[in-house]
Amino acid sequence: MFTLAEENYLKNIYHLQTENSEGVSTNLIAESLQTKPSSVTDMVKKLAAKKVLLHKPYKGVSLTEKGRKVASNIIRKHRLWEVFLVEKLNFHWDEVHEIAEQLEHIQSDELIKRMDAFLDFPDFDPHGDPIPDENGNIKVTEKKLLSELKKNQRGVIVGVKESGSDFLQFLDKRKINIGTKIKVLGKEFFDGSMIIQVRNEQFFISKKIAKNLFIQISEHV
Amino acid sequence: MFTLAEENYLKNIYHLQTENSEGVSTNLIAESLQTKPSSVTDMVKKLAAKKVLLHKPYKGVSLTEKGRKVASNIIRKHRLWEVFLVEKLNFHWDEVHEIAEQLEHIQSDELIKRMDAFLDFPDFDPHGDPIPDENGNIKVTEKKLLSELKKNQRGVIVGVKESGSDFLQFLDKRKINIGTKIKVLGKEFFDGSMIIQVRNEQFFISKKIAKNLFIQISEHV
DNA sequence: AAAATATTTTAGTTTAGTCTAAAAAAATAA
DNA sequence: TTATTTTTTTAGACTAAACTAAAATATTTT
Repeated sequence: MFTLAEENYLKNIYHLQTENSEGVSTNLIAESLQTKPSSVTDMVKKLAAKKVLLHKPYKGVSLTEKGRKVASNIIRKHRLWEVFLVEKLNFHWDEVHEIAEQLEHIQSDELIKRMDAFLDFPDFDPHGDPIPDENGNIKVTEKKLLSELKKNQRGVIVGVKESGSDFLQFLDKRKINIGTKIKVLGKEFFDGSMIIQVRNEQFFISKKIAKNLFIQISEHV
Repeated sequence: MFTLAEENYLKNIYHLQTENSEGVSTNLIAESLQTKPSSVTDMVKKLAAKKVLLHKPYKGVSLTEKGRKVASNIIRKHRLWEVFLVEKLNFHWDEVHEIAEQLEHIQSDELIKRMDAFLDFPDFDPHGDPIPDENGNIKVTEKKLLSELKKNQRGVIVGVKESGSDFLQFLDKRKINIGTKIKVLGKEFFDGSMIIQVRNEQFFISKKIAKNLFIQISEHV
């Protein structure tokens, strides 16, 4: 149905679309896929012909309903595989992306159905990102960036914004994971840094880190 | 390192080599890969340049040590994935080939190492075929075709020769699996058919079927 | 050993996906 | 509104992997 390259374009455009709201530009796609704008133009033509996206020249592209379905299914597979790698094969959450990047292209609806059941129908991947269902729907959670929390607010870490390897290792060194409970003990105005409580330890968190952690706020303060 | 097409060539040549002993001809490869001899010529040149096989023009090809390693590793991955699909995801043994055909190309030594451990280091796949180790070595078993057995000999089914879907389903309908114990009750000379005992049932087995089942003979007759 | 047949290779195309360099179109600045 | 800059597209070329048709080389048969 779709080639490897086509699938990667669709997946990337899907991500760019949720991040950028407006039409996704040729240059943006090129940057995201580490390729050249001229290559993007060609592929966009092909995908438009396949009715998975609309292309308003010089105005950017947007996925059609069909395109969204295809893209979300690839993301579904990617995230289910990540759960498998971490939960069943004991991979570290910062090691799974590259492998899932390959596994997401395996074509077998039955495989994914069974994998989903095998993993007990997870809603989120190891980084806290939602796993779309067969129709592309995702469970939305009320989540804020740690940087938006005020002093004395409590919450649970539910995700990371950018799951780069060094960032994940930084968290790991401090035994901070998805599900870890935190409390904001203090916040500095001039640099946005924070002191947070994790279990019975206190950590200094820079603004950059605080902007990369998603928190579900606990109401009982 | 190797493209998808290259991997498929190497895997097929490996299989053809074990089946045919002498050098593998261009036409044979073409037939096995469902392609044209001229395409094979091109690819063989490429693979010879990569030092994974030797090509004596008009005399056929043979894998080098390096080529054998690469090929056996793909087969290793294919068979480990088949075990996973059957043992963990409860696929039927006649449903797994196509999916494993895709999964065998996933590149990650660590993934295979962990999968091997997760599956408890299996030596054989669901069809009874041996799983090569990291160095390409396989556990050989003393096995004969059912058709070679004599009256009153007993044994255990350890493999199937051709694992076509209809054949596997034929076995399944009679609850005949790898590990099933059998005894030859009678053998007809004129058509090679047999009557075999399986548990407390008796089955009529045609010559064609008997030539497709590998048996490990039990010494205690 | 020559003729016939089978096998393999060469030569030239095709498609998917990429690239560079240049042209065209749009957006922004003067 | 004209000029400059940015963005996008076109044109032409490249590689991998396949194909068809024809040529070359082996093998077999007579």
